[in-house]
Amino acid sequence: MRNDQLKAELKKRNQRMTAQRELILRLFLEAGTEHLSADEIYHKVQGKNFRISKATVYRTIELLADIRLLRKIVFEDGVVRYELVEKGEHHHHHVICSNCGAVVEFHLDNLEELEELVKSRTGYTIEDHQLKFYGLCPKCQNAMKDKKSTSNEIK
Amino acid sequence: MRNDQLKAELKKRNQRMTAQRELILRLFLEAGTEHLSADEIYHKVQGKNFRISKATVYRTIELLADIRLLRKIVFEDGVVRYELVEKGEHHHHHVICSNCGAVVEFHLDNLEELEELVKSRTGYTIEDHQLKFYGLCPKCQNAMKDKKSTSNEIK
DNA sequence: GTAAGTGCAAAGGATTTGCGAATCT
DNA sequence: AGATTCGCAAATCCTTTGCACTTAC
Repeated sequence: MRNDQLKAELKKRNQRMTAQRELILRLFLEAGTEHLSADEIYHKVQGKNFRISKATVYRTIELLADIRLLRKIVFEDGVVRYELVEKGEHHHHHVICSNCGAVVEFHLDNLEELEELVKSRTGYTIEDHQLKFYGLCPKCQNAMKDKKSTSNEIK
Repeated sequence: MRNDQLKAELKKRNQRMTAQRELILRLFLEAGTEHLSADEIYHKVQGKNFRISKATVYRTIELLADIRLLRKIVFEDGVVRYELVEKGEHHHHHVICSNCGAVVEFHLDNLEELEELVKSRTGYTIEDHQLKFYGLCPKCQNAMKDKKSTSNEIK
């Protein structure tokens, strides 16, 4: 299905379906909810006894993002990542641990109405929004607690 | 005031107040609502007949962010920027033009209650959140319209 | 057959790091 | 004086680009 969408869009642009493009799209489909960086894709490919150059990885994810099969996401750690765009799905947002970077998703619908408000207040046409929460995941909360009780070290 | 906060925190850490640190903090105070990258800070300094190396700019903004005088912000263009943290101020969010990158701020308070919800659903302790809207600014909307009416070119 | 896509290696750009010189206390 | 900070240049890391070779259509 996603594959057909890709093929159709490529045809429209006079571009070609290649094994590399198919594989990278598949990796995102398999990754499900994961957010992958170019480097992670590159390494996942190595495991599939198939070689794709880094340049192609970069070119391909850019293509997939252009077609809107992928969405670019940058957390405050500055690493560029991509995730599958779930068509017609409820918007999901990210909860990120500021200590270890663990990411959890959070579903929330009623932000769409906010887009209207933003539109009327700013004059921008709003196409998308991203909401991110930063804090400590349960694991890191415990780790901090332990540290505090066993020593007086700061930092 | 912000200056004193910086001095106090530095003392606590056995670190020193220097002209470089003072100037960079001042630039952020003067910039007001602007979001500045390391490079922008670096160039602003040149205009002040004072020389600060890029390394120091990077080290200083990291320090200021550590102390929580600055907040790191990364828009989807991947450029790392920083903004002043306004203590106790209403949360503001960003509306970003996906064509030209123009950023407008948008004030909104009632998202704090959401943090509670996230906390109970995920187990994370939430310290901060960031909401970003992506769309076309009025200028780019017009530019697109003009383009369409004068030619049939796509893209 | 021919335009589009790929791999490779080089180029770019942003950020970090090592180190001797300068500066604050 | 002694520790911290700075500037500089080199090193890293991530991403993009030029070009000859390969492949999809």
